Amino acid sequence: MNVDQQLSVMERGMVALIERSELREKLLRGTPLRVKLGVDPTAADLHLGFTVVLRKLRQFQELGHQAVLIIGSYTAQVGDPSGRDKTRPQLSEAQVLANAEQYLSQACRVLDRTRLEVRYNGEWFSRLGFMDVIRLLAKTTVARTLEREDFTQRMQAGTAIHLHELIYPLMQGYDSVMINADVELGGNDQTFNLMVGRDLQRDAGQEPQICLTMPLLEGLDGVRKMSKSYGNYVGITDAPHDMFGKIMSIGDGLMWKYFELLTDVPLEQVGAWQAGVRAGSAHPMEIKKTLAGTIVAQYHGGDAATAARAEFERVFSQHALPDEMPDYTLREGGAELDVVRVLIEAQLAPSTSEARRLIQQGAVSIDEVKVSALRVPLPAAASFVLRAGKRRFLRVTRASEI
RNA sequence: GGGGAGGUGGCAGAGCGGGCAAAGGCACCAGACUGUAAAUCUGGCGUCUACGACUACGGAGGUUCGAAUCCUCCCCUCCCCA
Repeated sequence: MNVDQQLSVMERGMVALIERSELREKLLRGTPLRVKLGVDPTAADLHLGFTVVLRKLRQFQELGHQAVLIIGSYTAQVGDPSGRDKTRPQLSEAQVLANAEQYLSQACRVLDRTRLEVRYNGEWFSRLGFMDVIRLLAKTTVARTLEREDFTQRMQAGTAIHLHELIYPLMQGYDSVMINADVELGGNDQTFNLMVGRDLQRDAGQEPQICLTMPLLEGLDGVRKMSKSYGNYVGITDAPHDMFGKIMSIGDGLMWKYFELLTDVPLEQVGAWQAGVRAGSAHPMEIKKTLAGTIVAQYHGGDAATAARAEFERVFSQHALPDEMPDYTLREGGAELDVVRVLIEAQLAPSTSEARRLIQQGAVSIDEVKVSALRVPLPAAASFVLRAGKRRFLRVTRASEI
């Protein structure tokens, strides 16, 4: 691919590229670029929001560049303040290392592991002495550190900002120096941190890195960014039908962005669909199914995607039962079925109170017949389907019948 | 170091001696409606061996028949001054 074609791949979905002209120059040299992405393994499970930037890194790999994934074994213990309205909890090194392993294996569902350089930043941070840290701190000023929006907001809101949070950007920038990055990728909220890398590299006599930022993906609620703590995420290890269903639950307006950031569907095609929906000639739900199917196929393969789609149509469009559901074996017999107990043991309800509520609200049914009491006569069938709400199903079998 | 204001349910935030498992809101769950969703309406929303009991309003003590509410100490946060 020539330089302009490469640039157009790189620019898909991005928010900002600093500086485009510098990137062009680097590309013209023809040598592979060192493209850095830093991640803090604060949690072990990845979600689609994070794949936005991972996918971008993958694109660089496919263009022949060297991807460098920095595992923030030290920075995770500090906690990135970017976009936060309060201090992050500090993780222990053991937690971080445990998370890192799982994180890496999940990230490699997107990245090409064989062409990936993985570095833990403890490699260099563990060797710094206190004086080295002081020298690093001397490279910036209080005013510059505090000018960021997230800190400003916290100052105004009167929430605490701890000193260690202030040095986070310097640490991230230092990573760039250590690996001699040509390009660093990050979420839009990372802009400040990425820019610090440029300064530190310049100071160290290196060519400043190019900063390429990607949008933060809105979660299923369509409002807040996708995040585990908001519960509006799609995990990349989610089961195919879950993944499909979750994606189907996003608002129609959001799906275009999902197409752009989470799939390789050509933007011309996406634009055509969008126009079709606006004109009334295309059905938004059909297109959303395509989106969901495409994403599921990336993580689980085409067959699983087809099955997930069929399942979705069965359960939601035709209100039928799903193909597969968890099994539960009824231990004791007797004339009555303790519905509450079963709901809890099968984790269809988190507490006795919740189970009772579900029953009282008419959300629970046995073989599609509403359950109206906490205990009901045991169905005659050897196996029956217990349902709680729209999407929680359970196949109950009697132990004696097995 | 001095002075002031605070810490309440997932979040934001009322309450300031009994009627408080704690208003109203957001989020969430369920039902209705629908193309999934959204929107809207209705109900729910600590736990349990369930018309009663237990746990809970930063932590530990105390006053009181009774404390989220009063007192003491401790921890934490914010603001002003130095």
